[in-house]
Amino acid sequence: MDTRELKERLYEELARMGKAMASSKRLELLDLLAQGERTVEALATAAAMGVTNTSAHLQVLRRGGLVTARKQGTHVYYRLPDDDVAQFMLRFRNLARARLADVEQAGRDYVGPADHVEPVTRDELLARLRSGDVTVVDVRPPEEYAAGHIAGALSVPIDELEARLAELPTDVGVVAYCRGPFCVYSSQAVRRLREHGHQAQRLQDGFPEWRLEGLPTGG
Amino acid sequence: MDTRELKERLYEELARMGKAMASSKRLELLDLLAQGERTVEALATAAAMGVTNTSAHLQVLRRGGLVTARKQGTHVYYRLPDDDVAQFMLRFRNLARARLADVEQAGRDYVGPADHVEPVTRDELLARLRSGDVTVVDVRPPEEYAAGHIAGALSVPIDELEARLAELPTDVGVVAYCRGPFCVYSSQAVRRLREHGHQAQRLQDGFPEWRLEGLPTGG
DNA sequence: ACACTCCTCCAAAGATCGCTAGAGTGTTGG
DNA sequence: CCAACACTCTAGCGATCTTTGGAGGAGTGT
Repeated sequence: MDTRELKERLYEELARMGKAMASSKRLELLDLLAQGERTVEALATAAAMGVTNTSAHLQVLRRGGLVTARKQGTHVYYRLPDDDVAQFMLRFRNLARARLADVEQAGRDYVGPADHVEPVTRDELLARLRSGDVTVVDVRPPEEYAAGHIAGALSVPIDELEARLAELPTDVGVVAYCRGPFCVYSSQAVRRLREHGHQAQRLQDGFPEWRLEGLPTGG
Repeated sequence: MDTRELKERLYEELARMGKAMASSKRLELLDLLAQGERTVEALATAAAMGVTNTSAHLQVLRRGGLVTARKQGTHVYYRLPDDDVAQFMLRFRNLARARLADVEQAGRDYVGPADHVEPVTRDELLARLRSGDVTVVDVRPPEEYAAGHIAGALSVPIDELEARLAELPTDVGVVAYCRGPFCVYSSQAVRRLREHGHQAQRLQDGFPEWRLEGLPTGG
């Protein structure tokens, strides 16, 4: 076999992983999977796409090495294979934010107006958790909380927030977190909490970043 | 504008960077650019593709934020924008090697049979460079050597190796390096050097990895 | 001004991808 | 064994991407 052919073959194989990241739908699925494993149907619902189509995209991701599947009963659970992949996807997103102004802009447009207050850094939240000087709320859907959450966090899905305001203190600061910097939940939560007189702040980034930094988790 | 639409828009923007990495040709161009900046024509020649097509691929890379261009006279020089991108591309390749067995296999098929001897690690080479106990040869094309090389390395392009064997010692070990783990030059060089009685070894990975670790360079 | 070089833009053909619907596979539970 | 369910596979259409050739613009040297 020709040298040029072998080289082409090598880059073709590498491109399998690149192609896996080359679709908005697949990136959305990866973001969901960064929160924990999920079935095809759950992913399809969460990403507002057909099951057949979702399955096809997941095959592309699987052939690209970015997800693995586990079959249990009639369900197939997909997930990120290991932390290297999870970390890589975070770096990908951060690089895109840094290099492409339109990404940053689209993120702001989607998440909504920036808070007047700065988000809490992970280190700061960790310190406040240790001193008991904070209430942390996980505003993601319950399945994602169940798959893993910040140690000591309370699960208050964004849908239930208004109904459960009484559970949250008004004298101690509340910090809300969700999936990551491009997730609307924690921003919405902070806005609503403030409207009801709580001292609310948003956590910098989301749960995957917390976990991958080796900070304490539960679940 | 609808929330769902804004989210779709965000992921569409992110996918621009993904799409940039979704083609074997573009990955090959990125590998070349990791060695230093180059004109469109030089890239086209090196990657064995037409100038028009190369230009089109470079536009995709530029819109994806993975390259920038600089115009000088009639030439346009493309390059990786910063070390974050260079580092990211290394991580991409390493992840692909780790997760996709076919990548690793295609790499072996292309580079040729593994040496009987282990490659030299960067730390080991650094130590031997400091003690003067080694001759380092850069077997990449001269332009790439000129754009940056390991401090103290000798430029001996692979094409000229046989003719310039006399310049290389037989009593001191010779370490050859090139573009990276999927580059054939250093493997070929080691094979030929050994046939002529030199104590030759290959450096682990290539110049970009050396530079990005902050090790001493010249150029 | 002129020819020349390098590169990008445009247009068209061919290949690939994305999505949908319907059939098929495998598992669970009655 | 059958029905129900979750998922994958196949086929087909339209949309997008890749590649090529040719025209056009920008810069250089005579």
